[in-house]
Amino acid sequence: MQCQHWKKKFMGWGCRFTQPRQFIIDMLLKSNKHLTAEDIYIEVHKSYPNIGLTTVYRTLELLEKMGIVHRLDFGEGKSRYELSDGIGIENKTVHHHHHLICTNCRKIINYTDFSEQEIKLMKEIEAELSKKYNFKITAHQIYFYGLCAKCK
Amino acid sequence: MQCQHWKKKFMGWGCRFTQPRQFIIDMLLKSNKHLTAEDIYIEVHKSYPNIGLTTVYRTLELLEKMGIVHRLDFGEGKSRYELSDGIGIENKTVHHHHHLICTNCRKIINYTDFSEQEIKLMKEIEAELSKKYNFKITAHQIYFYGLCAKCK
DNA sequence: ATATCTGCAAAGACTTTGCATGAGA
DNA sequence: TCTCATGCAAAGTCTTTGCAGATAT
Repeated sequence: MQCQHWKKKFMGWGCRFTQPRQFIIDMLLKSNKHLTAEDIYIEVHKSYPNIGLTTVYRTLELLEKMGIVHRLDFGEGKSRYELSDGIGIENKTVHHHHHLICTNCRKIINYTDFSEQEIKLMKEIEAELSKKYNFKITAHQIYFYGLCAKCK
Repeated sequence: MQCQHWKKKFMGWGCRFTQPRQFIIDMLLKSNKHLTAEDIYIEVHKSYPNIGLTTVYRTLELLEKMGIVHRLDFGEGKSRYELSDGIGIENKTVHHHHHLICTNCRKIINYTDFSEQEIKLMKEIEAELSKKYNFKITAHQIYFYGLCAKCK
């Protein structure tokens, strides 16, 4: 991992690139799943047993402000985190996957197959919104709600 | 309000259309905002002081399963609720509004202006997903993340 | 009559805060 | 050295659960 790259990024925010932060970022890079703070805590704990859950929360908060991670919410009562679009190694950054959530049993299906048309339209919407609301859009999430096969 | 309509709906789910439930639904119909459980509790409390917060939570849970409300999550650490698409009085059902969330200051902008093209495409995607995953889609939410004018 | 619903209190789960210690520049 | 970051413990929120009493059909 290019430590220098991260170090610079953190220093640009007046922050230090410490060991706990390094381990947490490594973890996020390795896993491309939606991780909860506790998932990260448990995983990082294996190689860095001194880590505290508090640090994980504080680091994730910082990383979100820095635009490195995104917080997701599936209505489970806890947040999940993933790297932002464009962050990561090569083509391991599998993003723009969206979600089908069953409103009955809360089952979640990830959905990644976006057509060219869909991607094009989302970009158009983003451009339009950026202009209209003077907002710098860095990511988007789409949630579809309904009933899964079992619950129908 | 057409009580009979709701009564039937509840009975179809083996549930009773009780007073607390009636008040909560009334509240949701009157307000077209994203309400938290506590918002609803405080508001209903004015006309039905015996209401308990627990009942609000339980009712919202039930209404969500019945497909009457949708739970939203803006990463505030609490859920917000709104009536599902198609539920409500006349054109008061303002739905399909989506959200721009500032990842720095957490400011939320509601966004309602969907072009014909956007609506059409979302319908197409829904149809495609319904077929592919055998899912009955009843609603969708889009979240755009980025930096607001101030935080840019 | 009887199964469901309600409200209260308590418990549970996730997240944040305070503070003394420790680590990075 | 001096500021920022960490970990622990405690507190804070939101939400869920248990249970006796109340309510709807």
